[in-house]
Amino acid sequence: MDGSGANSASNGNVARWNPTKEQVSILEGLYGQGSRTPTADQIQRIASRLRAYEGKNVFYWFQNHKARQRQKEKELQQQHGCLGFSYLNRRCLYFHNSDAPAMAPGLVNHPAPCHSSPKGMSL
Amino acid sequence: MDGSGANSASNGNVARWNPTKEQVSILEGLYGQGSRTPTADQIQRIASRLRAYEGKNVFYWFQNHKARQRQKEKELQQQHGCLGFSYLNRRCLYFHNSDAPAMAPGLVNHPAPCHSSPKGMSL
DNA sequence: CATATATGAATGAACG
DNA sequence: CGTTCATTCATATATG
Repeated sequence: MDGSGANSASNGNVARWNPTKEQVSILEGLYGQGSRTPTADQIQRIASRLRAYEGKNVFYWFQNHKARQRQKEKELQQQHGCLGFSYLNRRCLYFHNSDAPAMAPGLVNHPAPCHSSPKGMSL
Repeated sequence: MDGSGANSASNGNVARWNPTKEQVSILEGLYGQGSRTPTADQIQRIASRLRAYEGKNVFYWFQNHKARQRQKEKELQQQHGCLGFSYLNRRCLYFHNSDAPAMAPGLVNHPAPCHSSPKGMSL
């Protein structure tokens, strides 16, 4: 592969950005320094520093990196012995009813359509 | 994954709706015809026409599609080089701290009266 | 060349 | 409604 960081599709397919080792190092460095969800401004700076095509690439990098970091953490964690229900901050999830009790104790059920209709009809 | 259009988790995981090409075509057609934020009534019709699980799926589709269309617009508008494309706050960013990891608050003053989406579909 | 893994990209779902 | 999260898809890359 080339070290240009440019993307080229040998095919006629969509080209993926292919960051060089050095670029990844920079990105990881910034991530380690606390940049988890850089602002548009920051992304633009980083992108030009990397000479990446669009800030979009940098944005995706951070999104994926963050997501996968959490993912691996989660997998490592596996379980606590005390039912990981701590994620209850998923609020009702249902589209609240005009006068629904809300907060179904039943937890995050499936998108059980407890929705009352937005305009007066049941979806 | 199945291409049935229905969602099934081969696992015990949460299933995502996986619209078929045809369904997407219908949705895009409607979007192109001007449906940007369909009413509950329209969503219901569309949903049954697609045989989607719930109108919720259709609702989300339009929300996402609209949002991402605007994002692309913004991205194209700024291209790389002018700042901001971003899925991030395009809010003022009054202080451009060279290293502010946290997202610019930009006045997140929300009394949070719990106005969630699909309830008052009249967005 | 086949399989496994790493990762850019896309998108359904949901939050604030 | 914009943003953020989670899951998935597709391809590049590593390994044998």
